[in-house]
Amino acid sequence: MIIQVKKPASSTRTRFLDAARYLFWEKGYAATGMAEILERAEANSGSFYHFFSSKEALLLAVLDGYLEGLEPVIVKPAFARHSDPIDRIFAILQGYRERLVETGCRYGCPLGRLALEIEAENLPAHNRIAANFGGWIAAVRGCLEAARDRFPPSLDLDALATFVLTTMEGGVLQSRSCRRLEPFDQSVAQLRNYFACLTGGRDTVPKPKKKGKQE
Amino acid sequence: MIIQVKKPASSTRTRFLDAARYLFWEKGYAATGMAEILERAEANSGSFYHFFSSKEALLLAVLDGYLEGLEPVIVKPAFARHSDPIDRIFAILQGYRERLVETGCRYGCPLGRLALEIEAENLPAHNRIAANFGGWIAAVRGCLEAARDRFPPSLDLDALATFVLTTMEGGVLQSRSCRRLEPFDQSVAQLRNYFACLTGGRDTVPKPKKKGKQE
DNA sequence: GATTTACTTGAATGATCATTCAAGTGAAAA
DNA sequence: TTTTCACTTGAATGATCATTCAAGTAAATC
Repeated sequence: MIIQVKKPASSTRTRFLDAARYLFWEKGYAATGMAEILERAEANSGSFYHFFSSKEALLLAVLDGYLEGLEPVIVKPAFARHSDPIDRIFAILQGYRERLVETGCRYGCPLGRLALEIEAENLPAHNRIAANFGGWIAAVRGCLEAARDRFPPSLDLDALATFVLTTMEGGVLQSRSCRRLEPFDQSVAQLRNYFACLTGGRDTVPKPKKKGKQE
Repeated sequence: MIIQVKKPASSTRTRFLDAARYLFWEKGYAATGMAEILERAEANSGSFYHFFSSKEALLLAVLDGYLEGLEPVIVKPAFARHSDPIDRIFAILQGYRERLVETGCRYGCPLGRLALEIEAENLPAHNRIAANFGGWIAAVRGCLEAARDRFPPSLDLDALATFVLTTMEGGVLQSRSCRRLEPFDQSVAQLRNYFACLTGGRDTVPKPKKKGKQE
């Protein structure tokens, strides 16, 4: 009856998702044509509409895929590099920096791009983007809680975790526009200095031009 | 009879610019069709191509217009509300908050949207976007310098000014995705707390228990 | 009065868009 | 064997895209 022995069948579906994930990231949603998706997935339009009811449905599936990939692709590799919770937060940011480096500052966070591009009326898409952001913030918040004793007790950890995401997205956005890492690096440096202030370190981020004074 | 050298002519051009500024802000560049621009400007395609060589040329002119409007539209109104340089910085951010409120969190900074949407290969556009960001940062930097004696001497004012823009753009981006002001407000609150730390105030931003929201 | 210049008109263009569909294929189920 | 059904093919569809252009208006200049 409903025995799903079909694996190669779903491989076509996966190829559509892979192609779309890549193209939506590189060119955006509107600028990506179905023809490009079909070519990259090596399949025909009839096949596509067998699996997805529309281009928009594909977008939603891609966004669901990002949510599934959040833990294994974004969080886990960063956490593997450090055990200290605050180091882990900045390791996540370092992951996005590497993405900027690899692409010559052209492409940063695919969700940030879609958050600003997708029309506000598309609630299913924006709800999924918001869910992704929520998961991202929750991961950072988990780190902050693990280091709670280092922060002032009155500090709003939710707001701080949101602020970390804000720093990443805002830094990526600026670096994309000028094609230099500087705005991203400066933003992360300021965030690091804020953390230093919060945790009692009196660091104030020395200017990069010469050798800093303190520490 | 009517001696109007070339004013009414340029008014058509201005209508194109006004229409495009609005539509690129509301719908983005790719999603805005020429037909919509022509309709909103109440003109025909032949008129359009008399003034602009292409849709892309119109985009560049819109971006130039934003740069011209930076001082009178963004900076001056904020500066008029406060004389203290740090208050002025947060008044600029407040301006973007009001934009979010007016549009139900749908539309924030038009340049941020275009920074992520426009293809990276479009250097003329990205150079203009970067110039806008540069002007924005310079205005903030001017405030920081006016309050220089309140900050640690080793603080990198350029980086901090960039960080202010990062906070705005990242906050707007998140608020758009979830259609709530909270991420923007939380981000600005954290930035404010950072400023408090830097200027020696021992504030750590108390958690907003319930609906407690301070300006 | 004739010519030139600045702008406007709007149908036509061809490219590209997402989507549809009738006609398949091949393997599992009956 | 026959039927069923998940999946594929790819040309066709009509809508929409940015852009073009020949024809026109009206004021300025000659």
